[in-house]
Amino acid sequence: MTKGRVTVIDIAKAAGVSKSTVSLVLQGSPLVNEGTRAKVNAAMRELGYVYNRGAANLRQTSAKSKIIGVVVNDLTNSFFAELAVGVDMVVQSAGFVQFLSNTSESIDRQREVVASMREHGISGLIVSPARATEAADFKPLVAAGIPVVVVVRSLPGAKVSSIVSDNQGGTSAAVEHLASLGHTRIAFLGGFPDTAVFEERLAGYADGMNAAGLGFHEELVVSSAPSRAGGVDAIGRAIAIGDRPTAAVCFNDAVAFGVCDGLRARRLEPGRDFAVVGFDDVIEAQTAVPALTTISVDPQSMGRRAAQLLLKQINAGKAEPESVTTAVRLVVRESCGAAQKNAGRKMA
Amino acid sequence: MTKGRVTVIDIAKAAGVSKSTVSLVLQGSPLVNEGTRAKVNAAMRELGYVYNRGAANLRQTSAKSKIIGVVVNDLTNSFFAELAVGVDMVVQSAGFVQFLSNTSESIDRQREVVASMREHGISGLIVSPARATEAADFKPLVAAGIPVVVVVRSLPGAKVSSIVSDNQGGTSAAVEHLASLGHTRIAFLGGFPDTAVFEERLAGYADGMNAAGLGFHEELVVSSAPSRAGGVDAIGRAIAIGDRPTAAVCFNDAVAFGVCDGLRARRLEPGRDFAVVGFDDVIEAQTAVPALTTISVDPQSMGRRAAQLLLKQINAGKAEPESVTTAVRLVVRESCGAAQKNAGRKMA
DNA sequence: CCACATAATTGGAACGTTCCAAATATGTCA
DNA sequence: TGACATATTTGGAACGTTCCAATTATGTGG
Repeated sequence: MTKGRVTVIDIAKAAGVSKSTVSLVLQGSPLVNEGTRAKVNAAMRELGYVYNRGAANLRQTSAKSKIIGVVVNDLTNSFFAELAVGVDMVVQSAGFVQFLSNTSESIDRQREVVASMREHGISGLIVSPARATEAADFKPLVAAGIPVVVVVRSLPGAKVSSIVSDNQGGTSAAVEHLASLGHTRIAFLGGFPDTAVFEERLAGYADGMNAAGLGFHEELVVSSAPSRAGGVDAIGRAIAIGDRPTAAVCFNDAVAFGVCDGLRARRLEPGRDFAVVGFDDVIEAQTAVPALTTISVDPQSMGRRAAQLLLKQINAGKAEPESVTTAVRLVVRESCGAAQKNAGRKMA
Repeated sequence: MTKGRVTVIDIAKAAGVSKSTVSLVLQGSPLVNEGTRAKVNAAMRELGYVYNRGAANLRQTSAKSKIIGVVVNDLTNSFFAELAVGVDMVVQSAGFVQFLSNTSESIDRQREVVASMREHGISGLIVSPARATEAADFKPLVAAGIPVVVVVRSLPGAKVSSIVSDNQGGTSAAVEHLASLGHTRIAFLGGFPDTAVFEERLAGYADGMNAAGLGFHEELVVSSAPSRAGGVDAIGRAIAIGDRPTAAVCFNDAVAFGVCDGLRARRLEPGRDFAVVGFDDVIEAQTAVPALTTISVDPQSMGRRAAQLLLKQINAGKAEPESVTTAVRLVVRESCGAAQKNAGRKMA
């Protein structure tokens, strides 16, 4: 019975037509008679036919596989899960399917999954590069005519499209907000210093401090892992310094949550005794207690934009690398203290 | 320059050997002379060769693509992201790569992505089925000899392997714990009643209530969406009933967090004024305030086990469907009130 | 130097699909 | 009816790989 798989030829035989006709049906060609089409479709259902995309791609040089690859560096961070969901939304309505892979920040793993995706003939790639990724790493892909869109982390020097959020503008706005609430000792907490994102956010922080006339003070920036645990660590070190800060803008929301944990462990209530601002606006930010004031980047819409850009390039056949930075906005909630009954007064 | 892609034949020409020899090199055959192998490899690097897996799979009927598919129903839930990470760990060390897709609980989307994965010749599938999935839905897969492992949600009647956590035992233990703290009015909050998981967890709750001599009371179970918002909703309705409950076991951690939010909105402190127990032990459970007492299922290790089972079946060629339920354990933290200085006394 | 084993290489013939040019059926008009 | 347009169908010939059987090079013992 089930000897070998069922091919177009089997279908053709069963439906009493030629394999060419079956192929036409497969592609939904208008050339084929309705009656014939029905017969063929019936035969396919009957025999349990499965399309062999490999064989098809083999023939048509322009290997359009209708799959787009997404590679992220940390799937446990819900920011990236959200991003993938955003990508999926637009990719799906364009009739593509998304294959997602995780690199866990390993450059070797990244090479493996990208190679594997390429072997399977993806028609485009959206990637949030692992830490040590080099600009030349995606060269072969684009040389082969496969559009690549880099998200979240920029890859200076690479000739690929990229979508990053306005990191500098974001932290700058956060500082401005805290300064307007009367804070003068504002720290920058968390993040690994060797990343482009860190540099940008720190630069925005410095801009904001200077613009507010507070100046940039080295001792107020405390780096750490960009995680909740890292945040606990960072606030611990920040609070130990002589002229203790009264507010902090954090590298991201995960760090901000850690900072809140660390504050409470020291009997300080975030939002009342110490102002904290995050970055990303992850989904938990609005329901946390206190609700987190943060820079909203909306990973879903970022994913959508990335997907749109990628699809545009896929359809255009060959597209210029283009580089967009998505706007961010400050979402004021409770953790900065501004939402207190009597807003605007100085805290701590 | 880049006219068409570079094939084994191009490599053969460049290295001065036949395509057959190149093929042997590709497969790491011991038959080929070391010098020749080196020449061929050099030519491949030189010309930027990419292996065409499609063509290869076409020839070898036993389409072993070295990719395994993972399909989840809600990527925004970090439980599933963690699960995928667990799968990736073992899959990776076995030399496979994982392609992950999200269905967002849509049965149609699930059909699409599974079909697409099948067309690309995955060698195995791990799936957390969307809500309306029927037992027969994966029949064709297994008929084609592709191992399938169902996780999280069981699919009664399907002839596939499955790994689910001991839902019934979990909620039963939770109730027992709450009863031992002196609670008598214990509610069951959240979850959609039309799922197998809900039934199992509710059954465990009922078991626990009966075992504690408290009996099962219809009005104490309040269903809702299995999300944070659903939890807020559920606690609102639970607290409105006449003989108000003093504790609750929740459908999952997301619901439990929502319940905490809802309690606080009513000036009740979770862990002090009301005991709450979650289910899943998501990563945020231990760092939340108060830390969540919950049933730990450890999605990562569940993912690892699923992957191990799948790999076993792939290697065995054909394996019997096997059904394992993973043990769960109660993790006592703060939200149940037991961690108070004077533990064991009755609350509220 | 022959017979023979062993090592290394090689030319087709598949695999399941799509494309092309060509063939056949069907309809229309004078 | 013949000539022609239009609708539908159809055999090959690719695509890039692997496998098989067969070939050639290399070594060994007598």
